[in-house]
Amino acid sequence: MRFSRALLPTLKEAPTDAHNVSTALLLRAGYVRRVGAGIYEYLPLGLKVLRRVESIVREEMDRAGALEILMPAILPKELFEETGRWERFGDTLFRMKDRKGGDYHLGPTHEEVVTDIARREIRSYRDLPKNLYQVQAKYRDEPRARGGLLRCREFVMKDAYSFDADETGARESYETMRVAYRRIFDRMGLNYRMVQADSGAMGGSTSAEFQVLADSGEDAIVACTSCEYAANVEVAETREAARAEGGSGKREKVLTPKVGSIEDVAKFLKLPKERFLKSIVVRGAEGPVLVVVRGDHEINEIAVAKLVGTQECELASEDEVKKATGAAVGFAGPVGFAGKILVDFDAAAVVDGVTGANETDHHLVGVTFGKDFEGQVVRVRKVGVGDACPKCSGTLAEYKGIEAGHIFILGTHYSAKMNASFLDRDGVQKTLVMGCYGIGVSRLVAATIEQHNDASGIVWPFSLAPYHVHLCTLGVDEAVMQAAQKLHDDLQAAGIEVLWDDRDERPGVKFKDADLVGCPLRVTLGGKSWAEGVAEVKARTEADPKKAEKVPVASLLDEILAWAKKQRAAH
RNA sequence: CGGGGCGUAGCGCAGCCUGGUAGCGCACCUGGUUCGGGACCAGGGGGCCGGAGGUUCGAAUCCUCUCGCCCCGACCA
Repeated sequence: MRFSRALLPTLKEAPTDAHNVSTALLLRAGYVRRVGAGIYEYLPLGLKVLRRVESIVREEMDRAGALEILMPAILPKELFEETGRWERFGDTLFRMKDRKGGDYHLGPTHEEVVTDIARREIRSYRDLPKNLYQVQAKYRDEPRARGGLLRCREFVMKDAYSFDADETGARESYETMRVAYRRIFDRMGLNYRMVQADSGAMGGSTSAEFQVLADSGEDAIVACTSCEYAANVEVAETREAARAEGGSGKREKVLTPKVGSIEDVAKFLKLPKERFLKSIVVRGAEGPVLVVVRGDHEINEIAVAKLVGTQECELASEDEVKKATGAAVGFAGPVGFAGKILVDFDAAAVVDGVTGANETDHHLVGVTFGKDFEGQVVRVRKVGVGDACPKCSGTLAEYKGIEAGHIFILGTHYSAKMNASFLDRDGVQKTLVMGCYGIGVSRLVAATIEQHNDASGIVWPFSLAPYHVHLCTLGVDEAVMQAAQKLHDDLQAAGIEVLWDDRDERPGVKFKDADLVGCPLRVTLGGKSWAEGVAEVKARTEADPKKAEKVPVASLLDEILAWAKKQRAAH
């Protein structure tokens, strides 16, 4: 492609509303343009990258035996009504009416639609298993679409749905997808982690997120530095601590006037925070629950919500605390607490701890689990950097991630509600067991840039680059132009895509644009080196502008082909 | 939805407080000089100042309403 004929409007300055690296670079380098909040146009280069992601995804889904279909984006409300999501999705659903007043919406995800296909078309165990997928625009009226392409109201997603005869089959389908996803993310050259995740309110049992590591990510994850273990902090585990034994000291009540917070009490009593039993009253489905963690730990709200049977973890109000403990906020403790008590493993390991006395301005010292109080010992604290890996002897580190894929087993959550069943070998009617597997295709375009960029622009991995080679000709010398044309044609014929900057621009302009656009290899033809019979070749990953390699024009084609072959092999 | 901010040329901004014929830089067009990391000179085109209503002789500027966008928070199968 000749630059002079392309639609490649690069900008020196990015629009001010681009607040993350990927959006700013996509706008500056002429890949996308914003149309509305969370709504973008893909210009030619943007579309090319999107297609690269799509085709890797398609190849691996097909390889894994999945079947591509295309479902409608406009859906009548009846399907979502069957599962209650017409209501449950609330304002996130883009709703509309047709001319007759009928209710419709744009599809935010397609479990109902695909389950509808399955219940009509799958009747026998002989039809199983099946995995159906599509690559399609999804619509969600996010309360706040932020982060440019990372979080859009219209976005491209690959969603796949597996149907199996039983749980064992579903597990196999899930495994197949796990392997396919690994291949997909590996091929895209991304630094990512497959992490254990909260399977959400939609009734999943097993699930894993594919998190692209980037400091700008919204998700916090922990990963072991020496083994494969990785988890979203929402569900992260750490090794269980040994239970406390005995406790030497006697339990004693001490006066701690007006010092409710751990920080203050620790200072007041001159004891380390690790000796404290932080006690927090939360609203449970069946009344107040006391959550006890070690003084230097934070409670994990998602874990707590699950354990106390509520949607969200809600702290008790001052009045509720008073009622439950008989003391002001800051003086709650497990000793003598009447309701349910959840004790974190590490809190249960504290010997002779300090905790609220359930009496305003008083704390208890010498408190030990088992001796002074009981409770359900579980993991209810946030796990973070430096904690012990639950799977090996290593320690955990923290990362920020961008969720780019999520796979999980759904079970019969949708199929049961929608009556999607089949006849098994014995003629017995059974409910289909489902799994679902998403990849944020358009999000991946942005996520890749979040991870692969430098001060000058985008640094595409070979497999996702819009063009493999960015050919810059300097000057308008006829011999140079002819050599460039030939190189362009030969490379294209060999399957290497070339963006040829044939504009009558100064070298600086061309180099700046080449860096911004981010193609993996830059080849410079013409100018000073032309007289020496050489071209200059520089990988985009090489930051030093002086470090271009001189290659004789005669062997240029072979050199580039060899480079491309090596790149292909790596992805 | 709560709090804050911004809408002026394709992009980045000034002008608004204190009303009086709309400006700068980049980009774009013409000509010339340049030519290895976003050149220079000269000339030029491009705006219903987000929209509606009001005040006024006169509104980008003041008032009211409205729409859009951004940030923080809530939210995110």
